[in-house]
Amino acid sequence: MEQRDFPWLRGRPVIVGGGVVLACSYEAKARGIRTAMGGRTARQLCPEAIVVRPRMSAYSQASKQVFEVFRDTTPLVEGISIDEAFLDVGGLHRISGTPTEIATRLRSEVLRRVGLPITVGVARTKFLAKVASRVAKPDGLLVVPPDRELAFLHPLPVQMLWGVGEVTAGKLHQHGIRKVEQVARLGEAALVSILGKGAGRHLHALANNSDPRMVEVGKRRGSIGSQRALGRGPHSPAEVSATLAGLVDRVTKRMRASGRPGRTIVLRLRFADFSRVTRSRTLPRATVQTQTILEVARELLHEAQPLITERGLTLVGIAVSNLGRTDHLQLELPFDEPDHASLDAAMDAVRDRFGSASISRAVLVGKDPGISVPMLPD
DNA sequence: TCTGGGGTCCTAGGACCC
DNA sequence: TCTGGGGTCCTAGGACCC
Repeated sequence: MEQRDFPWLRGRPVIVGGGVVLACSYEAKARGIRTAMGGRTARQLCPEAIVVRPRMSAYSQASKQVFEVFRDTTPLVEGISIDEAFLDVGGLHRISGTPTEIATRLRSEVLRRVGLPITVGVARTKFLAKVASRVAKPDGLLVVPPDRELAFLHPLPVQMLWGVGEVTAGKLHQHGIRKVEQVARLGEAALVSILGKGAGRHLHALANNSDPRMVEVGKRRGSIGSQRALGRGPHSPAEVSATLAGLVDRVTKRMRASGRPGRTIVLRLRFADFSRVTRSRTLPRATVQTQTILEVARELLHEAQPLITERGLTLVGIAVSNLGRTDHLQLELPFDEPDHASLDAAMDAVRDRFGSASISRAVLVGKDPGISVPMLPD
């Protein structure tokens, strides 16, 4: 993005972010600079790197444009981050050509319409496509044909697997496992004993090229949060309190803008020794109200006060999860075991009250005696 | 100037329910 | 001897991702 908008940055090592590297150009990567690296280390590695401030709104604007190109290609788009998505093009053969042709067109369209180079991995499963795109970076296209899947996967180092980070890679290395092929040969039980049940089974399946996950359309985010690093202290209670109020304000604004009230408030703290804790509270009802959420946040902060005094606060964050939606009305029903007849009766009661067009459809809410009613904009 | 800001998913224990 | 079997929700922590 920075090199797109500021031509003099092209071909040069560019770092986005100050204290920490949020992102960097491939010229900077070639010098050993990595995302999440401390700013000082990065400058030592490459003193001539150009450091720029992040422009978050420009990035999300570009993200929207790129996703438009994706959705013009197929409606089956699953976004996984600001700059990545899965596209299911399995049914498009007759209309749009082979996956390779579609991928080639996708790259040229994004470049033409948004001005950004993208990398595409093409494969039969989400996992392989993701790994392929990682291998093909930057500005590349890699197709893994169905009969070449294991040949592609097995020689890769374990760190290339989506879901294997520093800790997991370290554990595997301790057992002399460096290649995916070794993981595949290991057997599920052995892998579970090294990594635990969930991670072990998952990785065993992936290493053996088993990934039945579908492309899921219309996923909604599960939490909305905001955090702020404070730098080494000391920080007065008034300063911390003001920061917290600012964070809650930002989060609740976003909640209202997206129509997502939340029930669980999570306070996130980090200390001078870099240890972290969370404190959370779940409310009986979802809310978007700044005041309500701020009060809970202050209570949680108060509960963590001994830790703050002891370790010194360096980061405070707030997140709200258990999100519902404000464009739905949740109604409690006056009976314990809702059936279709009582649901119909409840919907009729709502129509009587709010007009016959007020409900097109209602669904039972979990096992609770309640219904969730989609509301019209007005 | 050592360590940002936004997320997801999983695990595990405890309370509670039938 | 006096302890089944199935489940949900909440809290806290941890690994991982971009």
